Amino acid sequence: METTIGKFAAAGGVGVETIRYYQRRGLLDTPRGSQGSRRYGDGDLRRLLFIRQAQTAGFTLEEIKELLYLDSGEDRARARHLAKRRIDALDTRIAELQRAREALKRLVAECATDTSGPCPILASFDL
Amino acid sequence: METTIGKFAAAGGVGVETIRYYQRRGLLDTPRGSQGSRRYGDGDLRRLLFIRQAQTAGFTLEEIKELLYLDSGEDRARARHLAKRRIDALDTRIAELQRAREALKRLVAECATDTSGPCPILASFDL
DNA sequence: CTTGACTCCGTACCATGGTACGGAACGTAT
DNA sequence: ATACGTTCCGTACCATGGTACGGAGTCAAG
Repeated sequence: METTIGKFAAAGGVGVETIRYYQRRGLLDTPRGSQGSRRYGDGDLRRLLFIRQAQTAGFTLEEIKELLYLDSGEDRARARHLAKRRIDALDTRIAELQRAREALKRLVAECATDTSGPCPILASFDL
Repeated sequence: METTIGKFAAAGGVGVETIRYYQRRGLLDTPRGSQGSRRYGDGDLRRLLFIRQAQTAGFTLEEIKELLYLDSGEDRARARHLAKRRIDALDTRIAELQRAREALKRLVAECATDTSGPCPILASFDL
């Protein structure tokens, strides 16, 4: 099922401009349809969805570009290395977010009564 | 214990330029020492450390500015509202990161053998 | 009392990840 | 075949969160 850039972008949940931006950045290629019109297929969509997933995982567009390259390459060690590094970064980040969450829970609790007066916002974050 | 901007920045783990940036953004005030030289004390440091914590929690500098304002204000409801919204956002984000982490674990596993050939990078993310 | 380090301040620049604009060509239904 | 909606493409602009630069002033030790 081949489609145009507009439908393609919509399918990926992004704007047309974002597709074109990814093409400029070398993350997606610019399909050269036989005569002028470019068409996008399932492979392109998988690629696009992967880009969004990888962004969620915290990879930068540069790193994602490399991952896309590695996907069809031979350098398994490099791929594993990138993945492991990112897992470590994610572990750190998840722990940070969980700590932040605890601090906010404390804040909500300490600030819960409807009694007026300031909430101890800064204090809630003193860990 | 009052100190200069340089030591203050170092104590907060940021650069001098960052302090000045926060001052421009209205997150920190620019202490007017009696004659020229500005000095920073413990209150400033607590504020600075709070800013960094709140950034970790995913608040934007604009939101942090509001939190700092609320800390000494009366609007408990608003403070709770901001905190709860952020907790929800954190829950979502933490879940996303955990999913991403699983995908990366799968990738490392599927790409583990030293046998050459491409890693199924995109496939590992197909959830 | 000079030298070197640090501060102050405005302004400019940077990276990341887009978003917007505007004109020309295309393609599809009427 | 003509009008409307897309597409194509370059270029410009945006938000966020800083980072750098350059000149003038200040402070403290030698």
